[in-house]
Amino acid sequence: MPALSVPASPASAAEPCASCGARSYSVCNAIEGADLAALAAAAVPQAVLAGAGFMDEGEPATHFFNVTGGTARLFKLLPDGRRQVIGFARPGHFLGLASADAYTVSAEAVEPVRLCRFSRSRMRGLVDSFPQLEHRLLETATHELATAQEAMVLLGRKTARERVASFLVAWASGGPPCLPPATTLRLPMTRGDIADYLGLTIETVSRTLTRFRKDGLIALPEPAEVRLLRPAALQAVAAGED
Amino acid sequence: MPALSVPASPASAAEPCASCGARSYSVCNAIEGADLAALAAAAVPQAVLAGAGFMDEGEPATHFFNVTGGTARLFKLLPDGRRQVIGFARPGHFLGLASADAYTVSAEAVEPVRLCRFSRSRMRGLVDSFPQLEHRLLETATHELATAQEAMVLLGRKTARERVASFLVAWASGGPPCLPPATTLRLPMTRGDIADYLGLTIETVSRTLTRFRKDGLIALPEPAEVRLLRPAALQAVAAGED
DNA sequence: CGACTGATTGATTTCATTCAAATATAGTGG
DNA sequence: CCACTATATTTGAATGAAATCAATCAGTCG
Repeated sequence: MPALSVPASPASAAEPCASCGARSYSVCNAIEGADLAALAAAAVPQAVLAGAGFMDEGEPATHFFNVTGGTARLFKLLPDGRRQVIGFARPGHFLGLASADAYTVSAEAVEPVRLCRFSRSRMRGLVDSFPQLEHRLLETATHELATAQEAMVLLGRKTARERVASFLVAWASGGPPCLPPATTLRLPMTRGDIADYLGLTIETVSRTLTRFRKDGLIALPEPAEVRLLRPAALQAVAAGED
Repeated sequence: MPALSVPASPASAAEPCASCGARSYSVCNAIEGADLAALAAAAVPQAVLAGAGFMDEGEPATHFFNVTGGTARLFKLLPDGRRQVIGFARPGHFLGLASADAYTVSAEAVEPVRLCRFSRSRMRGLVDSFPQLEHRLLETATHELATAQEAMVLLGRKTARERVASFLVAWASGGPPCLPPATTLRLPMTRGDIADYLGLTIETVSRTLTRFRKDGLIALPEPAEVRLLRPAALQAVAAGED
């Protein structure tokens, strides 16, 4: 039995997954009860240091990942170094769905990240044993697709103001699902990450946040903390109304 | 038996699908041989006039569609009418994967379109009977996701020149798969459609094409026809090199 | 043949970028 | 604890790439 880097529990083999806080809103919720042991047997817990990468665009897609703690950035690079951040992955986010056999995006930890790693072959075994898992994967891919299409609207047609507002609103609602949007947000990523996500520059992101603060839409007690003072107004800006 | 709007053939019930030119590179290729009859029974052929819409963002997702002829544009609108074209669907393209129960994009025929329509319930039946179909759907969704992520790089980080070059190169390679990219392209969509796909204006698209023509990269015998004179150079511009 | 639509070309403007500098904020070792 | 360094953020001024405004040209269709 391989030594895992998580504290071994005296309970059953299903324990790591059964007690996983991220499971309820991840693809792992396709598997329940006694079958959790099979899931736990395939999952390899892994810690990623802040700033470290764990998935490389273009490399053979050997593993799937499920984020269980922290925040990661997904991104693609152009040959000259220009970067587009595709999204931010928080607990519950499933990574590694790949078109061909190579990853289509890279991933790095924005802050210390905990994740569960599944080898492709192990995953194939799980999918064979639990067909509902493939259904969940399809749901996940479809949801990601809808998110990417929304991002296309943002990048192609929204103003800087609308983009930053959209980001704040989405980040507020993007925590554990089916919960009311938060009004106090922690932004673990840098202004540069946000800029590369919104197709803007660091300076424009900073200026736009300052403007929102002066307009009374948000408070910025510190750079990494945002309080939404008028969420509805921000939502309206995000949607491109008025 | 319902009267179909396609000429009835004296052959088997599988005939409509068996002889479908788009099947080999669509999700329908998950079903073969004798089982094609089941596929054909679920597929309702439909003709869409140029300019007509057949899928509405936000409306209940009652059907899936498979394009068998012509070209459609997929798009999303902002409240004030700004439009982002998400992509163009050609024969073989599968449409209607929806996150919740509502379509996430709208679709209109750019030129007369032929498609096969599947009700959600019929599709569910097919997926139950042919599990490999769900696998194909996952492949399709994953491929679409990779395409959308590539589009995010284009919209967020590429210059107008790089965007137009990317579009031409992608359109050239985007026909039937596993075929060499075409060098003579027909562009059935308007400059406005291209602009809304690339996050630019009509004028910028037009100017950029003119510039490519003057630089000897393309020929434009007529507005809707492009000949790629130096595909490799165009590819380099698209990738953002030099 | 006008009227309409789509595409191209030109002149001007603008929003976001780039260039530049100041101001936090955190970390490190003396 | 306090310099000292390194990094992130904010703010300001100047520039520029694409948008907007405007006009012309080309093809289509009652």
